[in-house]
Amino acid sequence: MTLTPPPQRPARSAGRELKEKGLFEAARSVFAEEGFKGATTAEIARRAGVPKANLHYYFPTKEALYRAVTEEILSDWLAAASSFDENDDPKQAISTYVAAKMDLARADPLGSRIWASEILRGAPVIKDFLETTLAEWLASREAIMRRWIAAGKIRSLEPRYFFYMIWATTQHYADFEDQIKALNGGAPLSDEQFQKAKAQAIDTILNGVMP
Amino acid sequence: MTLTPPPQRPARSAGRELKEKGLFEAARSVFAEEGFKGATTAEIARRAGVPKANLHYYFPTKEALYRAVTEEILSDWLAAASSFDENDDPKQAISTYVAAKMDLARADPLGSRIWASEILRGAPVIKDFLETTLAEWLASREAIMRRWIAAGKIRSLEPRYFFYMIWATTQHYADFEDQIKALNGGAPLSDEQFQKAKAQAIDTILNGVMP
DNA sequence: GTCTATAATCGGATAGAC
DNA sequence: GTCTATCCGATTATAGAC
Repeated sequence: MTLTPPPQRPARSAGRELKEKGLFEAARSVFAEEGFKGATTAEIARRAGVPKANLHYYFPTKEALYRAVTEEILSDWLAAASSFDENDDPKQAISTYVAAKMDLARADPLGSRIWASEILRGAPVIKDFLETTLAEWLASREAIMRRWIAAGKIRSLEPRYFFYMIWATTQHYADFEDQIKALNGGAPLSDEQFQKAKAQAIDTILNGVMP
Repeated sequence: MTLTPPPQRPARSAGRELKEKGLFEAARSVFAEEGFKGATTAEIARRAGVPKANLHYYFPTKEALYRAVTEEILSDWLAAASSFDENDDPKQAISTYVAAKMDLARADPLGSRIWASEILRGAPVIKDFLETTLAEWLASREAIMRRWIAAGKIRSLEPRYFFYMIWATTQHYADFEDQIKALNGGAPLSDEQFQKAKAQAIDTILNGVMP
């Protein structure tokens, strides 16, 4: 009598993983474009190439699917946020963090857009995260920045508005990608253009706060 | 035989103006929260305090109402954009423009959110504006900034990424207002807090680009 | 596990009485 | 001009055959 399931028949088959992943990715793209309310399960199923009823087998409701998508986004955000920790030199810490946020916007624009759309509708699903985890993250980083200000390492400023500028600037490249595209002759930023934008974001922000 | 309608019976009565305005404002709030597709005419009519069918009397379709809302937003954007014209001193021009954009975000957060939501869904309605009017505005301001760079008045940079930073930072205070609220103990920024944020945005951006 | 068929509800728009 | 009643397509979710 063993508590572990027989290995020849895993609880979650490879096929199930695959279908879930397909629905998950399709859901990300539809939620990013249309928001939670505007997204339809029919469109998600269509993009995933499965019948509509199949979706409800893997995810009981549209909201359950949305919550699954959301949780991954918050997790990715925290991973990028941790880059503000690794050292105590402001120039290094800020450069690394802005770079990480730019890279995340480039690597996962859909995640950034779903976040934006969730905030626009009043953040019903992630409000708790904002008020607890994010607020704590911000408070601790504000403390670090206040020490830098006291030590004369950076200009005197209100740390939270500084972080808002970083979030806004970096996420803009994901959230407003279609606008940027329209202003770039219809083409998305090339890798070269993006690297230039990233370097300039780091430079301008650093120059903005270094004494 | 006159071509002008009799003045005692204006083509658009005061009552009509009033109802249209109510529906228009209600539509702004619903479109800002839910996006075009997520918004429902029933909810718009409910907030305006009129029966649903009444909405269709004043605006033939949901899309017509959305387009009316959108046009006003583009017009307001252009008004704020004109503040980059009034002089040739970079410090003054940039300060004035950032201040104007911050004030617009504070005065009309719904407009900013509707714009953001429109971009998120691929900008079907304002794409033409982005590719023509906005692209021309950007090109002409890039030319001004390149002259400043050549004259050594500001640091060397790619002007368009600089404007993206300004747009992102200022619009963030409207588009992410609910996130900012969650990080501010649940309360929106007070006027004092907002003035501080505005001053800091101007300072950091100026320091970021002045040589 | 999968899919067709369908229930139940919602949403945009209209008809037509007032 | 205004509003009740309603049409009809779309949408979420489920039932039940396979």
